[in-house]
Amino acid sequence: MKSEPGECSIDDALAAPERTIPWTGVRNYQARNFMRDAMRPGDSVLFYHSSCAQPGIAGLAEVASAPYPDPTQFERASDYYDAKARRDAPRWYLVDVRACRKTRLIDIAELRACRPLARMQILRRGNRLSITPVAKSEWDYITRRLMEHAD
DNA sequence: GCCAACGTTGGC
DNA sequence: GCCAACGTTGGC
Repeated sequence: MKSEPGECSIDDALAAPERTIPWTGVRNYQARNFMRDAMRPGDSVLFYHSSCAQPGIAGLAEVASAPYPDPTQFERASDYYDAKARRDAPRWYLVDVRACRKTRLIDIAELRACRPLARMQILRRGNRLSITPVAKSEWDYITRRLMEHAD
């Protein structure tokens, strides 16, 4: 899951109550569908810093709630307000995410240099989706790498 | 349903 | 700031 550290970094997430933050603001249907239809409490998450000086994996987290309507879609003052969303027909759903720990930063260049991650969705040319599935083999490789090259 | 125009993302 | 890539919008 991508987050702009200027908005919410892994440190911000760790400092939040219960180390948990609602993943507000997703306004892309594919990304929404992952949260609404595919993610379940307890699922593991790679916390990725994007649109910043050093993009890359910055921490580990987990899904901490079932999906529910993103409250910001109804807030007129919010950047994420959606005039077409209705209380009885929400358009946007989110999950809560609990930060587990900060890791050393595995930057995008390092990720790209890892053969076993060659097919990782986040590394695909032109990828813009803020939420993408991670294969078990990719998760295992990354967490093993974090143990072997300690932070 | 097509598709051009436009807006956004995000690495560099 | 640039620009490729992609999603969305809206006229037809």
